[in-house]
Amino acid sequence: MDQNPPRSTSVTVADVARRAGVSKATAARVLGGYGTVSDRVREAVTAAARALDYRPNELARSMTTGRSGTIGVVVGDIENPFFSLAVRGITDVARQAGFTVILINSGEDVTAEKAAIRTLLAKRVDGLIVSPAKESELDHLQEVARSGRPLALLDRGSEALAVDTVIADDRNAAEAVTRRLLALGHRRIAYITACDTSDHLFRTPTDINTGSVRRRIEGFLDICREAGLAEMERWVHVGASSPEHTRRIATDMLRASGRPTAIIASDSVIGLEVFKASCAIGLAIPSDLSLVSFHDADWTSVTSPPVTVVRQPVYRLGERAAQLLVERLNGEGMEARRVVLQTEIVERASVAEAPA
Amino acid sequence: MDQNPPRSTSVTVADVARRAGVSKATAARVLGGYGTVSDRVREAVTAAARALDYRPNELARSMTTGRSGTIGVVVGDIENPFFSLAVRGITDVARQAGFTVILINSGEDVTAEKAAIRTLLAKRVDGLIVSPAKESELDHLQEVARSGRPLALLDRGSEALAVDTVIADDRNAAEAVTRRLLALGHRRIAYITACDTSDHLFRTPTDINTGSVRRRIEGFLDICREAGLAEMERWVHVGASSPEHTRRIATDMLRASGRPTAIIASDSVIGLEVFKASCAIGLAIPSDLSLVSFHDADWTSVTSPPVTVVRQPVYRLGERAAQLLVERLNGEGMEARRVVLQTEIVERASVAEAPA
DNA sequence: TTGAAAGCGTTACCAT
DNA sequence: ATGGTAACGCTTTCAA
Repeated sequence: MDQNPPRSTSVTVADVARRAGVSKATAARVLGGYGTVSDRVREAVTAAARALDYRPNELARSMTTGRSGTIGVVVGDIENPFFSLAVRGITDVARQAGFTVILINSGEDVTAEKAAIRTLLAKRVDGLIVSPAKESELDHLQEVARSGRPLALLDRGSEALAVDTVIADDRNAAEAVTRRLLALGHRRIAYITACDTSDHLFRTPTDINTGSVRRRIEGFLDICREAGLAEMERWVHVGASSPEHTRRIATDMLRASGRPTAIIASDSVIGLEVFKASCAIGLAIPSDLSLVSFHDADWTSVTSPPVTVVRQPVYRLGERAAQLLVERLNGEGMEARRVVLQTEIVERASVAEAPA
Repeated sequence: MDQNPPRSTSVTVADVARRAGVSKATAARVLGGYGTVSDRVREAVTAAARALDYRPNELARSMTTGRSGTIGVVVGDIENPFFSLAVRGITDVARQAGFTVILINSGEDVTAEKAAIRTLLAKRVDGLIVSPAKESELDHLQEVARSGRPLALLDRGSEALAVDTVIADDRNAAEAVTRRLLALGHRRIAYITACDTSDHLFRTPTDINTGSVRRRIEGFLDICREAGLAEMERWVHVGASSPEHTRRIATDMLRASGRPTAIIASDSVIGLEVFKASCAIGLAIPSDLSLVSFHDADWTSVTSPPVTVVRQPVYRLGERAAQLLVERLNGEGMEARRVVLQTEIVERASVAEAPA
């Protein structure tokens, strides 16, 4: 009763068919689960397949069907808790819908993003979810549209692009945060983002190509303007693209004589560094410095003091994007949908009145 | 000079060949970058390809070459910072080596893991990196081996499986931590892990199927035994598989009369919940309770007090696993390698002498 | 250097 | 219900 050792070259429908004594087409029908076959034949084929340890070749299947059962996902950095949570949302929905996910990090670099999309398209993914690094460059995104494959944008949209988009209500969140800070008497309020400009200086929101962040900064500046504060542009700091950069920026800023009395961090990674920097310098939160961070990262509730955050429905952001994509993959062509998920300010203890 | 709108059906080498006035084979040679062609022909084909906006079909290419340029990755939960960091290490190496990554979450569930591997194999990934949920069940892993595709194990190995493996020095880390705690007079030391058993009770390390965790618990118990502490088994708690479960376990434990004076958390997610629970109960760290957590998550340095952790080279874990895999993908068959990365205890302020 | 034709493993269409 | 055969888009002999 010795089994033949499985051959190195994989067994195909033809092999199974031969062993079962039926035609390739028939074997394919039962193996692929389509068409109609008699019970007797079905059993024979199934048995043969098991005996031979048959493994379907999805590649070949995709070749003929035109569907790969795969969706491509391009995010800035999977290491960032924001994206890893969003990706979890995506993969959960994808798996349930029978799709598998190819993940590529862009490192927030447009060139890498383009390459990623090219790769994904070449691999014939059925659809893509992208969190575009820059809104300004979207040739490659239009390329996707032209390829006929559905695309969904995550966290960052573009008015110019008629594709399904899921973003958070960033502008409102920033406005609310700014109002709150203003009401507490803060006038020197800094905004720190990982986005960068060519000369690492901020002048106007149009310098910021990352949609979600631009909207926040616009909200921040608008509310300041409404309150009669001019030239708040000089309080927005760009280029906090790594913990080291952030530390440097925060430290310099907090050591300056006219240091801010409040800081808004554009994501939790930045928020964490600001927190550290202020501790290191010996500034007390919130008496010396108020801190608000975007993204309700798990640690924010456990510091002393716990930090006030803008809670974004990150998992649902990914989940929703995947849902839109899957619907479009299954269903008919409909209008591009733009869903905006609500944010919420979680007041904790890192915000207080501005020091006198 | 009007361009024809790109056709919905994709353009193939045949189309390009026709337009360039050469044979399919020749066009394929320049498009695929193999064989030899005259400069004149090369230009013609390139021009035609550009004009037609030709996109290679990687699927078809894979069909004939047998290589998909893809590696499959199966991890417990991408949302866990441990895995998201490891995955970053993997994707970085993979991309640089020209591979793209298909990511699947197993949710630490063996059934899901099996399905994932089946899917990956069907998609003809060139190799796999798996962080096996259980060491006890490895039929599906051997299946991979039999399929002829290289496999690398991440963070969790199996003596029984002769495949490339990258793990951290978990046992030593646990031993060192335990010794330290013992030296400080702790006798009631709890270990909390997400791993679970059928009856949610711990009896012996063999109950624990996750290799890395089992090794830690073995180290913990051994050192305790050496110190003359018997039956420390009752201090290891399993089933902290979600923040809610962890909170429940930690709270119950800390409210009991004979509560532990020290807790070892098996990962940073658990560590965080324990930290929260002890705060909520009003226990002071480290005077009432010492806390050590595995994984040097970013937040651990910023709490009050900052928490002592076992620093694992998580990024390098992923990086190394990917390197081993890629080497095997390119090179010849060599012996299975087992690399063990050193850990390091980062002493902060969450550990102190046991309360009297 | 170039071309013709044979695969790769499926599915899909058309007979039977 | 089943079988024969042509796609799918590419690479790879093998000749010329």
